[in-house]
Amino acid sequence: MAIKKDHPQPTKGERTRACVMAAAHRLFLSKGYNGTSMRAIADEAGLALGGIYNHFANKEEIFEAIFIERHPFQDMAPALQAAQGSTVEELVRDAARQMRHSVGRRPDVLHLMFIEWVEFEGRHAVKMREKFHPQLMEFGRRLAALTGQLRPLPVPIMIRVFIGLLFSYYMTETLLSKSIQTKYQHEAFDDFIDIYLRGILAR
Amino acid sequence: MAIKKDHPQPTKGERTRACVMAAAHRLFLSKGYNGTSMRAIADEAGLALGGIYNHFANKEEIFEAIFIERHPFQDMAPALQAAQGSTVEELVRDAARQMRHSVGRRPDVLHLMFIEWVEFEGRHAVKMREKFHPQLMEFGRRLAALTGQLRPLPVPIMIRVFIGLLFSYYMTETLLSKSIQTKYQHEAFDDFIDIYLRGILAR
DNA sequence: CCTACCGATCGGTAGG
DNA sequence: CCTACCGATCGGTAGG
Repeated sequence: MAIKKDHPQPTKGERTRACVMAAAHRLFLSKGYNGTSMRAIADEAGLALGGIYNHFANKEEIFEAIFIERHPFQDMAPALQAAQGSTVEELVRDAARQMRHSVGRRPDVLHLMFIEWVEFEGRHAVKMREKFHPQLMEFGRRLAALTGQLRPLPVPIMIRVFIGLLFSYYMTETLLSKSIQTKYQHEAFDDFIDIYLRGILAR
Repeated sequence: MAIKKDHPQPTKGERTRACVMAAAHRLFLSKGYNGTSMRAIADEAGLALGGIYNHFANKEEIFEAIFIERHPFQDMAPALQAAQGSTVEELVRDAARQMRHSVGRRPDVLHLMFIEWVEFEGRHAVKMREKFHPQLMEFGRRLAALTGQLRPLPVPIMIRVFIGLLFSYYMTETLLSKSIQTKYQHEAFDDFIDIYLRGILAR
């Protein structure tokens, strides 16, 4: 007998809904929200325009569903919880490694957030941040529990810089990968973490 | 006699053009590119729709003009050049201070870049990066010239992390300022620079 | 620089 | 889930 999955045998309606979301996700990433029409989504998903409205009340509802269900934080938070280590260095390195692995190496992880920022003025983004705030603080407590190894900086700041560093890595990665220049294409991620670790560690 | 300015007595046409750009800038920031109509720009600028086309061939040309002339890099690069210091610490601190001062404290500095990223797939952004690449490298050389004080990391990486840190500061600042929480509203910028400095300095 | 207009396309719905 | 349609609005232009 097979292991019970979270989504056992999806109904036809569920499959169509997922198909619409996948199509919209692709289009939003390349054209933005206002640059993507309902007709384009219908074509990409392979059904008629009217068919979409059996699954979503309107266009914004499609975006919201994608934004919430496929937000990078959805993968980042469990990765953060799964991270282990008995020293600050081990814990941070493992967290960085796990988050990068779960989020993937692709530089489009931030794209959804940018779209939301630009075209919805960050309305949903604030909710996401508040939802994941406890998990970030929990990680901060785990860090702080490794006493005597950290510099006397506010823990929230250290978490903020950590998350910001991951963001900035992906942002600059995107910027660089789009230009041709492949010299200096050495592995920068480890250096980012290195600089961060050195920056927060005492001694 | 007054000091000669860069833009002496603008013609009426130049003033109208500037007015259209300012109006479009405001609207793009709040609604994005595809979310802003030419009619909305005309209204905001206080002229008729047709009048815009005396100054810009089409909508995208307005965005391009704004993106290039008002890009945050336009202020950041001179600030970087003006920074001074005889040690790494002094130079980095002064650069950070100057950039922050010239770019302003407002968290919307990144907004234009995000819009370009989302709605033009980063076509212009790559050009901007290439344009400012020499000035970033020049700053890198100045940093590296302060021998013996830096850890043995690739200089381009150190510059990349520095720029990325500024980005991430503004990004997280925006995210935080939109939620109500004002505890921990202490000055985080200096801590960002502190962690960075400690991260790249030897000893 | 404005008025008046163009064809195209938008988000959404009725009815089956 | 599709066909056929709605009114509104889009970017852009002609003509003055």
